[in-house]
Amino acid sequence: MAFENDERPLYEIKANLFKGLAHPYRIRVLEILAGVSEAPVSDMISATGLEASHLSQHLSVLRRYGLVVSERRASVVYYRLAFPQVADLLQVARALLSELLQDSQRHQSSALALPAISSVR
Amino acid sequence: MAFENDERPLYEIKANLFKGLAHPYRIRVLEILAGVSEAPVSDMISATGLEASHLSQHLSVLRRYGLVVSERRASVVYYRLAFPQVADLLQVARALLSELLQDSQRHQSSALALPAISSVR
DNA sequence: TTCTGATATGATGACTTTATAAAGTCACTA
DNA sequence: TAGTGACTTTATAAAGTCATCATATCAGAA
Repeated sequence: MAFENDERPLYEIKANLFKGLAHPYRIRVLEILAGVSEAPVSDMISATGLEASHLSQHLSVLRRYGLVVSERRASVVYYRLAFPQVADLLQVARALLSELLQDSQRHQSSALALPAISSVR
Repeated sequence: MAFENDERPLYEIKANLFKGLAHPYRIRVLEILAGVSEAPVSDMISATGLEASHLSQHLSVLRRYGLVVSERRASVVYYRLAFPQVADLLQVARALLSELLQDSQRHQSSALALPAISSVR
């Protein structure tokens, strides 16, 4: 009753998907891409304010997890969401968050949904 | 055009939500809880095969991020999802994953959705 | 070919998360 | 009140993630 061998790796894969989403800049990038058909890296640099190499690393994480795809046309690289469902996921997360936040206000335990009071900058 | 001060912390909060989901055991726990109204820790220990203290740490992460709530009745502690939307999120993730996996099979780039080939145990 | 702009990759230090073991708390019973 | 079962917290080493800087690649201009 404890292990279903077939199921176990799936938890890992699922957790990895969320790992891909577990950084503010990556969320930012995905939300930018959710609103357009595609975007060149240069646009994302100016939209996020990130240094090119830093952004590039996050983009490579997103590529590795299969959340975005890129295409080079001339010297410009364009990115877009690999699947429209990625946008769905962000939207469901948004809905959940607004619940979470409302709830935390109601209960004035305003630290909810934050990583632990001490680690919020 | 680069920063919207009001929006920025939201990316952080959203990323934190995904961080809470970014571990196989926590996904496992949430899926267990998604299927019942509540579950005692002892059930989750046997369902996951985890050592009590290890499970407890993951439960505390989930509590900290506001994804689950616990209640002690006599000497048993019961957990349940803090919001039904948590189950929605998992379900959307599942749908996205099945797309991702199908797609990666079609393109025989079977490493998709995995953390980077080298870090898969 | 060499230069340049646009990205990507690699290396490194700072920091955070995870897994394991040991100690602690809480509620109940003998 | 001592003991026990059910958890939780603390401590710590190992592994992983992030930000920064230097270097590399790629495509078009000179």
